[in-house]
Amino acid sequence: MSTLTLPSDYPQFLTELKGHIRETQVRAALAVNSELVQLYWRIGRSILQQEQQQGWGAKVVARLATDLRTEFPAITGFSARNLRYMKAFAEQWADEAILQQLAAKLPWFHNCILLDKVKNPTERTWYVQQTIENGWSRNVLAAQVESGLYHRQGRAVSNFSRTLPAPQSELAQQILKDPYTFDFLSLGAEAQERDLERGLLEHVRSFLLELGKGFALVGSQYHLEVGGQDYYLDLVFYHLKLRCFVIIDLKMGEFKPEDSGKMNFYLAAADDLLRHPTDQPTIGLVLCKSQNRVVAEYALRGLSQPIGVAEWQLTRALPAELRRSLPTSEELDAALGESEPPEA
DNA sequence: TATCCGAGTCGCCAGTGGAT
DNA sequence: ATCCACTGGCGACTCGGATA
Repeated sequence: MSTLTLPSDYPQFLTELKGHIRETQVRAALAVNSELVQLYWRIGRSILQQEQQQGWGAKVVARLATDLRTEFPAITGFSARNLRYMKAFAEQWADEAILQQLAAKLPWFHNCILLDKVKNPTERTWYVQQTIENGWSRNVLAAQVESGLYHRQGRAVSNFSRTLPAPQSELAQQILKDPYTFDFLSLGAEAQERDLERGLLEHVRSFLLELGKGFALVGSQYHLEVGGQDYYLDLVFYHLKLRCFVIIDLKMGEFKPEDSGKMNFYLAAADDLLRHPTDQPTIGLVLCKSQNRVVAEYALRGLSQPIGVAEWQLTRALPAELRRSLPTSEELDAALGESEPPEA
């Protein structure tokens, strides 16, 4: 590397930039943490309601833990013990607005400590404020509670000026490293595009089945053989009302013109190999998962002209009887958006 | 590379309270 | 009085990062 004379203000510039990056990291981690804590709160509240209305007890909760862990093996935190924490958490933070403002800003285990050790709501609120304000780690928080800091110097409610932990604080560091948040996103070490794709497909599958608009699953990674070549369709449904097959192809990335060509080919193959003479022409749906959003476009081979790129704007021109029976692009977009990690 | 240390999870157990 | 279900809290265990 050749020597380079840096501008005199470069060090300051770099320092500022690093500060921005760290602060954004904390914001992102906090957003995920907040979602996670709120999810736990909602689970806890649901359990509470079931207990009150249906007389659920610990046995059902234990079973729930087993079932959740079977369904989400990659996410820790669904032990019966943790579900009990969630219930207690929902009980102690009855007000959702206050929860979002305070408790959702602390890592889950900080909240567990407060659940165990601080029974008085005012006192607990004070400790949450102090933790955010001073960036206490879990141990510091536990030590402060045990030493009775609230009784020694508390009571005067803090003005609570800081809403975000300082990036360099221990609290911020813990939120950044919190394995819960990574588990929650299922973005651990093995997180690869294929896993994301599989997860998204699973999401689409259950969304369409739950939609109750007449989708029946024929298969996922459905095998078709055309001219001695093997092809695998991401998802194949049969639509009971429309009496036709619906093929779904998921793309990670922006929509590309060749995707339409490929779908056109799939539609032709499905019409030849799957379609019964009384069935309507097969419908294709391409879901493109770009960086920020999901783009869903329908393809109809039954239209007079072959599919070109222009036809990928078909959603708006979809015949009325089809529109009633198929989820709109917006619905799909919204449903798939739910599986997104929260915005940083 | 081995060891230590701290964070986080969860199992276990004692205490409590309600039902019989 | 006894049993059973439930809760709260402690601490053992695991894992990952830091340090020598």
